[in-house]
Amino acid sequence: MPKNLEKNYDPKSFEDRIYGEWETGGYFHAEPDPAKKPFTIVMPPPNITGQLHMGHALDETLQDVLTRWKRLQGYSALWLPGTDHASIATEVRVSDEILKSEGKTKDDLGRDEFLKRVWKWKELYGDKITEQQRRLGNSCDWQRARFTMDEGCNKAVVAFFVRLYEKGYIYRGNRMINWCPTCGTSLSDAEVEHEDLNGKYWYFRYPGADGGAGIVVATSRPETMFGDTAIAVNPADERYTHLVGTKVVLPIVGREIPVIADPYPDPEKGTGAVKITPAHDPNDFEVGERHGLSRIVCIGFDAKMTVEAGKYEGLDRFDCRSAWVKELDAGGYLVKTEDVVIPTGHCYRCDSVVEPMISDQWFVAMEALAAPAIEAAERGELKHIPARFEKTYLHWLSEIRDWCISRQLWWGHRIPAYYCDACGEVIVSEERPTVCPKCGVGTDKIWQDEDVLDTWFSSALWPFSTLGWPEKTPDLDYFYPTNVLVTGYDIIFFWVVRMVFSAIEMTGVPPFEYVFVHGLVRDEQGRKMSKSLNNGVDPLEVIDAYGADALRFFLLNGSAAGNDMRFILKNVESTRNFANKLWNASRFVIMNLAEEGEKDEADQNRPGLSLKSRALTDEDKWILAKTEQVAAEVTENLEKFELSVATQKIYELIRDEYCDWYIEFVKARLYGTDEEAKNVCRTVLVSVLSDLLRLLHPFMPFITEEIWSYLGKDGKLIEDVWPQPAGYVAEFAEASEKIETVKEIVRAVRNIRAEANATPSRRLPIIILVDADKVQSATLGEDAAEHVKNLAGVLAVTVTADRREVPAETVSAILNGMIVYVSADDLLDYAAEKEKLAKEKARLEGEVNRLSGKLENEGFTAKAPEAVVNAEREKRASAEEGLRKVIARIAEIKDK
RNA sequence: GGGCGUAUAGCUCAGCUGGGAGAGCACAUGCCUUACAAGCAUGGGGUCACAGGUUCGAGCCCUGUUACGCCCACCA
Repeated sequence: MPKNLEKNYDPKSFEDRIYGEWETGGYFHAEPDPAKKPFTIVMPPPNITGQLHMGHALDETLQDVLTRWKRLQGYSALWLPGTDHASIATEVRVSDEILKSEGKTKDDLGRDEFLKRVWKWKELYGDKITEQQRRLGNSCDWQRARFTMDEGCNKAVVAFFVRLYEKGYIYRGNRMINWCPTCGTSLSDAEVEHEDLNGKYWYFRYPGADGGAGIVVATSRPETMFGDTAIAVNPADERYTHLVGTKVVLPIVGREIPVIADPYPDPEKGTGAVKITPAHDPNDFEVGERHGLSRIVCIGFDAKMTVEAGKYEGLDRFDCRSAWVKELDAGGYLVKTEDVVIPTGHCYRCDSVVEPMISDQWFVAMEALAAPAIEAAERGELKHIPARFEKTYLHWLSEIRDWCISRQLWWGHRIPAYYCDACGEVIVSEERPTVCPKCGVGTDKIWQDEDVLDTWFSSALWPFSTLGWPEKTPDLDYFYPTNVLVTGYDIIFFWVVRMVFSAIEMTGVPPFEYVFVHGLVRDEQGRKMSKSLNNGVDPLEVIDAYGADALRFFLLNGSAAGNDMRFILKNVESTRNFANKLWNASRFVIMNLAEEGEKDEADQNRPGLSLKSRALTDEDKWILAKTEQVAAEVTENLEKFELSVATQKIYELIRDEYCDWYIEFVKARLYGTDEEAKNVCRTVLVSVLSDLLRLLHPFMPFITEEIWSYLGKDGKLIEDVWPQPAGYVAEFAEASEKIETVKEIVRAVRNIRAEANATPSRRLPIIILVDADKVQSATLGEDAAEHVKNLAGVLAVTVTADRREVPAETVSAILNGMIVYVSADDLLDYAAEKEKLAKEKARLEGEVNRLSGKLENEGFTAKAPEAVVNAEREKRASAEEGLRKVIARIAEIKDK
């Protein structure tokens, strides 16, 4: 007897061990191989500050499925992992820790020392998440793991920056940007989250400088009044025509500001007059530009009021707001207030209210870069799965504004721009200049820009910087462009869009062909998992409890592509139970293998080998055909990214067909004495199991590999082959038909037993009558009946061939073309049967009527495809036949 | 102000190019049947949100409505 699996499925006992074998065996490593086709996925790099959460688990499971599947199909499959330096998040995190442990701020430490600390922190904790990823079973190529701030990525970032600068796509400007006062840096538009907050409009009167009534304006941010430099009205707004060109007085402050005419104010909104604060509002900024207004900064970068706010200097912006409103009200300037919902920008990292500010920043001009990224999607070179996300992508690109890429932080790629103190020249170059190209002074007068780049500026290069760009490496040549990018819909803007235009600009092609988008994993109530709600579920705890395979299978099975899903622990338990089922079925198979040596012979399903020459029974043929059929469907589903459909089909094949039917069918033969029959049986059992493991492996890699190791195979499953068709479906069609019929009869018999409350020990005599005209062929029906006879032991029935042998037979099931009689008069509940028959009669009558109506409808018979019409005819015929038998049976038991 | 998603069994969700709806869990009944009680068998349970339309035929396509949710957006 060969060594068998442990009695209990215990994923903990082998998952880590198997992962170690894969990793040390180099199975995840991919190299350019001219004999193979490449398949490449780059992993969205998790932040070094991050912990593995359910979102990663879903995202990475999807990638692992695709990678493992393609690897089995014989591709040189590369899944390239890495981590992201996460500029803001990491800087904040490390600053906090230093402050807590040493009481020092990063300014206390200075730039160089602070960066040293961050690198140290990164070495200590930055790889924690990659350890967690291993628990999931990720088959990514760790040897190629990259970091968005490693030397290669830095080279790519600098090269990218310089090239864009040289083409005029990167510029430095003094413009309105989003400022996070807490993080102390500018943000891009994408990094600002809008949230509707309850706020107010305050209506204030700005009296005329000439003593007139002046103008009433509404504002939701009264603290910006200190920066007002004009009141704007629409030139077409007749209410204010007479005031244009006059001056009004800024209440209390006393500064006189002009009333100007500008198309910006909408006469329908507010009072139609708008206070203009060029330094603190993007629209006002533009109005200010048009009219040459000065920019008075009244809120500082620390969110405190400046000297311009007079006595409020140094006060927080919101504290100032309430005090200032009070003062204005007391002065009689407040006309009215109105409750209103104000969409307010928040920092995506710290949730502070973002302040629009003018400052010197670096920008990427987006218009020219966006156009080819739009075209790539429109031409179908870049495909979104599901397709609806293309709309999101296109919409965002078509409305895109210039990208602010400089950050007032230290942790990140420092901007490769240098300034000459002597002449003011700005030098952008890959290398630090030793002399100023303009005035020739030396390095001591040349200094590098203090700012770093947006994290997403380096992420944007990920698909090619990780493969060696800007060098022309063999890796880049072979693995690029990549095939699929898997990500959540929440980072399409941050990342996907930027990768696409960056790649097209630098490499001439989109970085991937498919964007496979998934949704969020929510909690059981459908809420977003979040730290503040503390409702996050730790994937590692789930893996500890149920195994990585169960978690993966749950995540895959959970929902359709692109939709959010809920994490339901009970359902993970179900998928664990499925794994347990497979485990035990495999244990059964191994247990029945005669000798160690037999196993190799049983591995028959390599391409080019076939079991057709063996003495296969109908059920053997049936399961072989079934497996081949499902394998073909699953392959198709995977090609269309229908992972949850594929998962479902494999589940049903293993659980329903293989375990519930095939193994049961086979027991009689296995426990019999015909050695040759047993051998065939074992061969098929192992052969089909092998294919099931191959099919399931991408989804449940650990358990399949573990079972595989007991089947005496050469090599590991991870590098085996994907099932190939052997022609069973076509050749074994009739056998398959027979077995499906047998299944129906068996179900009918079980039904009878259950309904009759027959105890297991009670053997029921049954007869199966085959109506040769009604089944596809008489042999089919008779063979099926014969099969049932073979199963008599299992079913606890005695099948008799001739109805005369059964004394008081009672009909119990009517199948298509077949009728099953059971003789167990004493057990049958005639009242229940009558009720059931009445129901059945009504159902069949309805069925016949419906189908007749349909078939008498000339529209249907003329327009519907012939196959459909014929199928409906057959259905009606069998319904009529069934109805006849039901009626006969009702008559038979009328008096009982 | 734009755009999108979802509504199917008590619950969580599948349902591919239109041909009378499925799974898991839950529920009911009976079973420790030598792979599995993390199991087996059987069963009950759905006006596919609503109203129209297209079609021989609609859960699926079109129009509208309702409810919930999401994304984008520089309305004083």
